Amino acid sequence: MSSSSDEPSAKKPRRRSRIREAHEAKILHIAEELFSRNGYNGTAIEAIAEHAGMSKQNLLYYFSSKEVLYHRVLENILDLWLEKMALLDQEGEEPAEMLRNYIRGKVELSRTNPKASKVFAIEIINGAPHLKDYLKSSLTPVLEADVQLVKDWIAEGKMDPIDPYHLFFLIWSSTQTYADFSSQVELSLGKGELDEADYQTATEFLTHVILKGVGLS
Amino acid sequence: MSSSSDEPSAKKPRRRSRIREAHEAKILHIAEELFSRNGYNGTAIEAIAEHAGMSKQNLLYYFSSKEVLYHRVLENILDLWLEKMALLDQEGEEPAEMLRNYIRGKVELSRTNPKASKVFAIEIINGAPHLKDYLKSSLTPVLEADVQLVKDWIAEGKMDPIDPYHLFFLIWSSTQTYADFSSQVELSLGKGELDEADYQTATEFLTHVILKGVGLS
DNA sequence: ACCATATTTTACCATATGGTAGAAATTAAC
DNA sequence: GTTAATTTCTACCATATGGTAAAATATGGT
Repeated sequence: MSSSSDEPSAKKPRRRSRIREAHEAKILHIAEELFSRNGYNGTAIEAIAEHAGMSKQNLLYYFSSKEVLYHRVLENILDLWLEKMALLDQEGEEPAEMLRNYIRGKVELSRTNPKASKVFAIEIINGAPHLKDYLKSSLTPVLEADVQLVKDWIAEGKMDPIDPYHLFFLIWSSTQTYADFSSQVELSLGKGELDEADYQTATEFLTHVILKGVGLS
Repeated sequence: MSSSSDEPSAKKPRRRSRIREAHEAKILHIAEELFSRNGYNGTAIEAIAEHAGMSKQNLLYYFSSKEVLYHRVLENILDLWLEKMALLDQEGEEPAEMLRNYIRGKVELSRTNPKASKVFAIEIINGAPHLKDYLKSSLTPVLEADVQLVKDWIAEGKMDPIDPYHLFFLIWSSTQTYADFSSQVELSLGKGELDEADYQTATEFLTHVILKGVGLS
């Protein structure tokens, strides 16, 4: 509609800088990796900076403190998480199909973002000290909507009268275990690393057991 | 039968000391608590010592290093874990009943030892750097026996032909979530802390869904 | 080329922390 | 009570780490 300039009043400080964008992205990526391996306290910002190819002081130029950086990492993760969470919102299909997609999405998330999942998990285990407020305000409404949907299904006699909350706890934990506890899973299976077939097997197993378990198959 | 002395050949260095026993126990207990809240790197041995009512140097007299102390905490936890693991060994009852007891035992463990479970979880998430060898040698054989038992049940047509390994991953993750991710569960349920009724509900829910899901009910 | 701004480097600092050495004090067997 | 061992305390230390201050350098628009 208007001209290509979005800020007509900008006179001088109108720089966003590709270099900043790139560096911040790189730092966030490395930070996710290191935080997932060593936790918050076990990760030195100097180590993050080194892996990102810059000095610690330079990193601190982009993220004013370790806390701020960690926060950003957590927020990115939670947003990813909440995206998949909204799957139940899209009504229209059959309950079985929706739950199947939900489970598939969660396993997929574990496969594609294992590091993020681990950072998130450690944060939750430690009582979510940095995340509690954000979690409460963002998770709760989505969960409540999902729970209500399941309750409706139950009321309509479409599935067994199970506790919806615990159903979600079950799905979350069983799907995330392939990211968070991958070392234990790998050790149990006698594998070095899980491959696509393993995730496929996991998805099929979980959908079979959970859907049948709640009377949806 | 014999005299009250168990070591007739002991001449001088025959002290075990109740005080050492008591102090070590106290230290281990506090350490479990703090490690579960702040992780390995986030926990200062000085903090552990303070909570145990002694100086850091005194703690170091009982445990020669932080690593050693952490190791001991982990071993205690893993032993607890493996105990409940052997439930499947006691054959004789019906498959359904055995699995039911197994699940009940795991939930019970989450309820009675949430801190231990958390320390264990963080260690696993971080790739089990301190525990891998011990885990491999102690978990694997028990798990293999359990897996074989399930395979037998499947071969006998007693249950659905599911993947036994993933069944155990499912049970481990879904039961431990009530310890490890308790803060998330509490937040989701809108509760300050889980009570007995919650664990009861969880147990009933999990046994219902999992047993039915694998064709055992 | 010039200049304002963005980026990077150099130089420090205060604090926390795991660990060591050895003296002092306590304990318990004899 | 003496004695040998156990337990605790005093004094340190080396290192790691998050963070600050400010100078130096690069960048991009005009």
